[in-house]
Amino acid sequence: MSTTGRGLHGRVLDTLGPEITAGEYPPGSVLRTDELAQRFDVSRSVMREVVRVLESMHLVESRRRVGVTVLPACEWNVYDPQVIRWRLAGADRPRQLRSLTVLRSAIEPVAAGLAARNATAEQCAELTECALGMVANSRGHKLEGYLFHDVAFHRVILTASGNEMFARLGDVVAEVLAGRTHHDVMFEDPDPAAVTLHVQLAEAVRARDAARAEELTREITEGALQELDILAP
Amino acid sequence: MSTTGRGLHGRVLDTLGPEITAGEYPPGSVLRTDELAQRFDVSRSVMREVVRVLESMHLVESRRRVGVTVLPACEWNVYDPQVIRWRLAGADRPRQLRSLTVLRSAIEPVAAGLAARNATAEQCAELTECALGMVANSRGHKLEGYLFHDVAFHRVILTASGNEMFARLGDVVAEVLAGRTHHDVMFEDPDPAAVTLHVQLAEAVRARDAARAEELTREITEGALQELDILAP
DNA sequence: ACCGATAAAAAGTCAGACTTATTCGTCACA
DNA sequence: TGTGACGAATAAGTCTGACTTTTTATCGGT
Repeated sequence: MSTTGRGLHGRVLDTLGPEITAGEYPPGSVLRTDELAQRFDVSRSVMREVVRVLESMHLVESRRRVGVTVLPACEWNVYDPQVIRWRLAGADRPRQLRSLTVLRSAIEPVAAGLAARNATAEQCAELTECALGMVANSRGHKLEGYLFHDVAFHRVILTASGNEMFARLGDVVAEVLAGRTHHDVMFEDPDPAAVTLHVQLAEAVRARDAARAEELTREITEGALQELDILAP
Repeated sequence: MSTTGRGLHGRVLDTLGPEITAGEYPPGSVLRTDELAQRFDVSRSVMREVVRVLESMHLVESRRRVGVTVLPACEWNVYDPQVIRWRLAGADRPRQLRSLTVLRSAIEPVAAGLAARNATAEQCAELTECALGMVANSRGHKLEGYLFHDVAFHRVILTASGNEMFARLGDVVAEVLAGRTHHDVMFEDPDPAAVTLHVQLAEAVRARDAARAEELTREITEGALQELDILAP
């Protein structure tokens, strides 16, 4: 699921970007555009465009007479979906997953509260549909089906909140949930308690009970955090 | 305080970027690299680099034989500091400010709770220092001094949380606070209650009282939200 | 009305020449 | 010996023009 896709530019970016986020070049390292162009066997024009994009992500800084300097991780645009994907694919995946799960635990309860106030009838319907889909796939090792509905559920919540900043975290949540299912251990069926919470949350939103929606989501994200603690204590 | 700064590339970006985020080109509009290059009187190389950066922000999409298509706002990387700055400088500043304040209300309480657990002794000291600075500037129309310490205070909280996703929101919070002081109405001195809350928060973090820190921060952000409701009901 | 060949359009890529800013080393001077 | 100014080296920045590739629209044939 690589977004960058076509073009020489994209292919170079998909190699160099992950290398940087993986920390292969320590902060302060200096790269030269010409050398990079040679290494990737592309023209300087293409290489310059790549560097410009990396610069806009604050992964590097380009200065005359000095070269392309790799910036420390604290400078990176860690909310850039591309950067998130690169880091999730790299070595510090666990730390990244942890950061994002904590972020979820802050955002989603508030988003759910807002969703309970703002969700349209259609969104409420989607929500219950997703919850039912989760129930239907909660037993018998149908993990993929479960994941699909789980992702859709949280996307609807975030969108229905009516806050664009929340809505745009849908992809991040999708990555985190997918990561849990695919990479990390999850041999057995999902926790029945979590499934129930989702069903109740759908009900709470439909009933316009903001406080309850918020509390239920807090329990869901709390579960996600505990899951991480069990995996890496 | 424009970050992009030097170079033809940066100047073009600082013109075209805000135009797009301001909605001057409706979603689906098609721009042509050559025409843009003519308009800004730069070479195609420079223009291509600008387009590439805009593309990495998901503001536009470049396709062969079609041109550079402006994407709908729901696709934009709204967490990109550059995009945030452009939007805050544009027409839908109020909506943006509202979104960001809601975001704060979700993030900061959790961050404060974590800060109470993780803050170093040094960070605790900085916190009280900032709080004292706020007190000292809370009367007599010393708004700039107050803002300075307010921004520093919230930065320390976010950093001390130990979560990089939270820490990187420091700039966003700074923009929001600065916006409130500079653009929006704030003739009088800041609310004394808010000042007190900050002092208490510094104490709570030093005392490692996570629950109290979280609750106090919730009151602070709640106040920020109410302020917005008063300004634009 | 449908389908395939063809032509046009715009981005993508490349190569090379030239410009400009920055840094570093050197040399003269205090 | 230290310091500051000057100059050379360097790597990014910019421009130009030619060529390639992909996609779309048009046109002609069935």
